[in-house]
Amino acid sequence: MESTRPDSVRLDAQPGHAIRRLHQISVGIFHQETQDLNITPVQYAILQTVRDLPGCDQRTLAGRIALDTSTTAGVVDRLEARGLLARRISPEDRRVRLLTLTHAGELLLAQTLHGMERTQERILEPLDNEQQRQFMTLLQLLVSKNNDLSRAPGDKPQR
Amino acid sequence: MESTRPDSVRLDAQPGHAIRRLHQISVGIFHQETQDLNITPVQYAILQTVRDLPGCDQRTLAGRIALDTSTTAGVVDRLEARGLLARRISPEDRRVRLLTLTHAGELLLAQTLHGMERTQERILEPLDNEQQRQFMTLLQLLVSKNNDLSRAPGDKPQR
DNA sequence: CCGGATTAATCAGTATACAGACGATTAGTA
DNA sequence: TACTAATCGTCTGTATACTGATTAATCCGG
Repeated sequence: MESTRPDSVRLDAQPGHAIRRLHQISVGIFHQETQDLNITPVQYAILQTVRDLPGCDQRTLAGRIALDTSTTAGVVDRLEARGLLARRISPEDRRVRLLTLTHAGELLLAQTLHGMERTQERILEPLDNEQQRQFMTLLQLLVSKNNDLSRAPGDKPQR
Repeated sequence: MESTRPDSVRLDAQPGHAIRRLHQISVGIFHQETQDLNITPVQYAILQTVRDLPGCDQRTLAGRIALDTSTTAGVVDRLEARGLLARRISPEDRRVRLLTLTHAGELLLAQTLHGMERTQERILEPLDNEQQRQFMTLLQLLVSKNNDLSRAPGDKPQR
């Protein structure tokens, strides 16, 4: 009357653990594909989003990529320090910081693009085409339906 | 002759971004389900693994959960400080630290189990049964085939 | 126009997560 | 046995990632 539960829990079989692992893998591939550029996936996401929304404030940016504002501020700090991104105070509301890419930022983003695309291909490479389609459908379903359960939920997708 | 690429890249459609989001969601749910226990998914994974492999050294542990040894040392530090886990020097090899759960550790692990299981259910809840099965199959396939691409690869699964 | 609520950003604190360097120890070899 | 190589753990430094508190600025009701 001691073990009412299995002695061993297979971590691999648990969604949470497998998801953490796939995230590690995805980051690992990204770094392989962009070695010399000294950039991270989140930094890429921020550069890309600021490019899409020039003059965007940090809160909107954070919502787009589903990061809390503290983390966003930190990443933006580093990008600004590297001269990839400009942060200026809004003339209309002095609480707000408006973000735009610098020329160097545009350049780095363009250089990153190929590695980023290769990353996405390589993540899914073990699957055949039909499986890739299935996986992405289910993955996006999980993310969109569970969005509000993450601690830093993202905005509704624009459309 | 300016835009040879689309002006806007849909982050949501990229595997890497969606995976990062699902990881956030999974961690968020875990915290909801284990609020009062003050534990994290990685801490749970370590407690569970040490329970399965009593007297395990840190390197083996790190390999099992696919963490680098630095991070593992940090997490083990915190668990030891909370009295959940004991770390003693191996009499046979003084480089090695042998890990075992304390009684408090066993207790906390048992208390965590239900929330952990609820977490796994809730992550997949948006999918129907067949979709859940499909998703887990594809997810595990991606993790196992891509294992060596992560920066801290895991051991081969025991069997 | 004044005072409280709200909001944008930051700060402090904690916890992963990794690379690279290092010290201690053991193992292997000449 | 002395020397070298390999191994385990730790340490430093950097980058997410979050909570909760705080500061500064704006908004709004009276």
